[in-house]
Amino acid sequence: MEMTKDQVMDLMMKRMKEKIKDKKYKMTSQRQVILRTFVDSNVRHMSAEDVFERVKKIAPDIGLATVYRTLDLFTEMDLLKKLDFDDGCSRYELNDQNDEGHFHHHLICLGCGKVWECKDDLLETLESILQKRLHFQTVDHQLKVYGYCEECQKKRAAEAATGQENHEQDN
Amino acid sequence: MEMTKDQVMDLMMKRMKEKIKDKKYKMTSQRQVILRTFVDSNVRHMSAEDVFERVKKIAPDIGLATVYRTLDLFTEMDLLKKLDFDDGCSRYELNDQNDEGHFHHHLICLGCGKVWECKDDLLETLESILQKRLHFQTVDHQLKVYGYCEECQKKRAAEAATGQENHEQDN
DNA sequence: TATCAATTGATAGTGATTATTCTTGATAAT
DNA sequence: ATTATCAAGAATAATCACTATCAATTGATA
Repeated sequence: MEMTKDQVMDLMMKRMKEKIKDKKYKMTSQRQVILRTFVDSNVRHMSAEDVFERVKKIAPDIGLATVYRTLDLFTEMDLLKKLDFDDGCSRYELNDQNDEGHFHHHLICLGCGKVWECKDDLLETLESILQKRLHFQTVDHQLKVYGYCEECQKKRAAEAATGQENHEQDN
Repeated sequence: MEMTKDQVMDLMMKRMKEKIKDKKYKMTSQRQVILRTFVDSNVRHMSAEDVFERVKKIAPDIGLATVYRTLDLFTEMDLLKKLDFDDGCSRYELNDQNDEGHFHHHLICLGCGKVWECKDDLLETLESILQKRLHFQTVDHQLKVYGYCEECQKKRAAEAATGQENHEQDN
């Protein structure tokens, strides 16, 4: 880790304040608590409900609607990225962009549901192709790769003989 | 077009029959009508509601739940692919795989909502990298590229001076 | 400190999808 | 031919993530 959480928090707060100055937004305690939740959390991808649960411990009076609204706002502000791992709800991750965030993809294991990240700049090439050939101006992209992690590959190989089940989740 | 719709239908029906033989599924009129709807449609990406509307014209007694069930079943059978363009509902496309389907991506215009497809095999490279470096066994992937189509780029340039709005949809 | 728009919490509503229940229809066994 | 079996269907209630509404509150500026 090259930055402490406090340093990340300071940075994100600064970015929030910039955005707030631009628009007519306000800096509220709820917004700070929600932002801090992302910075402090060791779980990278959180659903609105996940965030709600965590935030309630610090600010018990917060409403779920506020969480949804704030997550939307933060996404619009580029403080968060909204993701979809096909599990029925949106998830959000801190967009602590050194602009490498633009090029990290998600590997979703069909066996255990775990999500990995991988960095890669292959798609930079694709974007320039799209621009040249189709005149499509790329703003962002999202790549999901579905497959099996090493562990689940082994399990599946074993199950081929017997016949078991296994399901987890850790987004 | 290298195949007529009837030829595609024959092919898809054959594939459905194979799958049905494997499992204990039945070949029903509803399922045939729904499959034909995809083959005949000129709209590639349809929601459950879209399909329901179309199918009702041919089989007015069909239930919405049946449509959902059938779309799920067809997805499991690899006759359809389930997609998500972030517009609040799942969409499905005919998986008439010459296995090129595996490598076609979706360009989603943030201006008008239209969706384009583009073929490309760049990600084949990525998949082999994932296998080697992370031992992740890829089954499928989905790439969504967000940006602006040529037309919307022009509109946005024009709006920069004035101040208008514009929204469509054509998935 | 007064003002006022932005924000919030509570809650009702929405809309896509799923579960449930009972019925139907096709095939198999009698 | 008749009945048993069981997947599939229709109808509809239920679910669940998310959004809209609105009165009350708060933060930023004068």
